Amino acid sequence: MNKITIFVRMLTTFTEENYIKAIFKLEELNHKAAISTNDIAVSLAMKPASVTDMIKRLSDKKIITYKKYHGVLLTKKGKEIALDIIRKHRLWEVFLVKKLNFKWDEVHDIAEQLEHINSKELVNKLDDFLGNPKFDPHGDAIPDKDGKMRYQQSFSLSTVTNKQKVIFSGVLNHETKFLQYLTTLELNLGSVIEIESFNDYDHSYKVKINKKNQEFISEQVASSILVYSANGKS
Amino acid sequence: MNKITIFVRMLTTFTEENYIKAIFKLEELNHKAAISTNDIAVSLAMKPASVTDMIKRLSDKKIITYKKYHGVLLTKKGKEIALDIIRKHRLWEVFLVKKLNFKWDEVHDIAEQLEHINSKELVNKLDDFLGNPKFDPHGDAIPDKDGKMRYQQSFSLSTVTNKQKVIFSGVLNHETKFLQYLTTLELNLGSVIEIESFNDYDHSYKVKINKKNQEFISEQVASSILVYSANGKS
DNA sequence: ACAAATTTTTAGATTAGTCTAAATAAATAG
DNA sequence: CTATTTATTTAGACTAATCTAAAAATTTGT
Repeated sequence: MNKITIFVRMLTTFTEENYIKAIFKLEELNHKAAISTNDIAVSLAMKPASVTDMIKRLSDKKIITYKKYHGVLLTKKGKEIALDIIRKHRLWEVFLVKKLNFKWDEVHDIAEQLEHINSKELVNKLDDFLGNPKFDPHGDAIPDKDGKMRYQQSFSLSTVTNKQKVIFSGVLNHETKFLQYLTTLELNLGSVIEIESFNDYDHSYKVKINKKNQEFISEQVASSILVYSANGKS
Repeated sequence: MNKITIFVRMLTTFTEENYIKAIFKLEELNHKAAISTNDIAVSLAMKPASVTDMIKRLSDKKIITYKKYHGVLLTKKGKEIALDIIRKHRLWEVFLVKKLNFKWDEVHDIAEQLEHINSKELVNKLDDFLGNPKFDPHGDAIPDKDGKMRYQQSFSLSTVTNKQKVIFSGVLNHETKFLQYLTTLELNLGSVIEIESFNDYDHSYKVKINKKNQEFISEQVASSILVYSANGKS
């Protein structure tokens, strides 16, 4: 009797996917430049030696290009995998907030697990169930099936120094504490921030939020708040 | 400077959970008797030597009791873990079928992944979101937060030999092919099966399903169909 | 009740993913 | 431009989870 072996190649392990996502995020910050072993190690709380090991494996699988001592970059295939993971992460976050009533500061760790669930049909049906959202609860764009993301026409609040109305559209810091702080300011995606004065000395703001409450926003906080102009054509 | 080490003990790995679930299911069939290494190996498509290794580890963790050469049994702790995994599996199946419109024969593999997602709040919120269902799409009872399951007052169709009406309430075989076959018979949970005749020779049935279509059901199929009496008090 | 068959365990090996310590390459600062 | 510092890689070791082959224990059939 013949023995038939079927090779079901698990494209990427849970661990590999975490590396791929980390590299993708570093590339987003690091515009064009190759990503160093150390940066990856820091971002994943891992030792550089372990990272070297893993990037060799990812390089063998054609997920990154790697030149010894000169860092790595994702290949086309690597970027596709990264965008797929990010798509899943952000769709699950929408599910958790919109359907299960989690708060926006509670969903990251759970989505971090859910993003590794492997099923094309599941992701696409989830996407439809949620009404094909374009942004997640933190204002981050959700890639579509083909990895395309809607371009966000937004900028950091800290770049605005004149009196004007802006719309809160996202954050650059996803830490629980920061998100909770914004919640105490009654800042939600879409909230109107009216800049009443800008303090030239410490770069802080006096603002009115949602036409109601007057608040103080420090430069540190402003730098992590993304907004777009309230008059302009979005 | 003092170094503080926090022990975040991952209670059970993905792999351990699969063993625990397999042992639980074997115990359900095997009423009381200890589960053999070989049975576990067969059920997980693993070699007995690997199973021996793992049951030593599970025994060290007080998840099973193990006596060399005499099989294993889940401890209280082990049963709790198993029921928690089964709760998650069945709730996710309800989600997939009721909310995402998957068919009942398509959900097993996806739920097999989702059952390992670790978050008490997630499971409980999902449970509420689904309206605290008591049965999954295959008629299996869903354990509640405390591991309690509603007792199903059902029996195999193959134990019925007289003309009577019964209600289809579950399956003993969860294979895709079998579920798809039932679908072609237009058999859904709650369907009325009216036994018109029982063939004493091959133990097959002539039945009317949902008062509409007349069908033939073999002994083999009947043995995997669970029903309850249509007259009796549920 | 004992020999043969079956089941289970042990021993030793492998792979993925991690670590520490040592070696090597690259970057930097006089 | 060379010495020092920093970053990276290599070497060797460990754990979890698996395997095969061999040894040991249990069960079974007459």
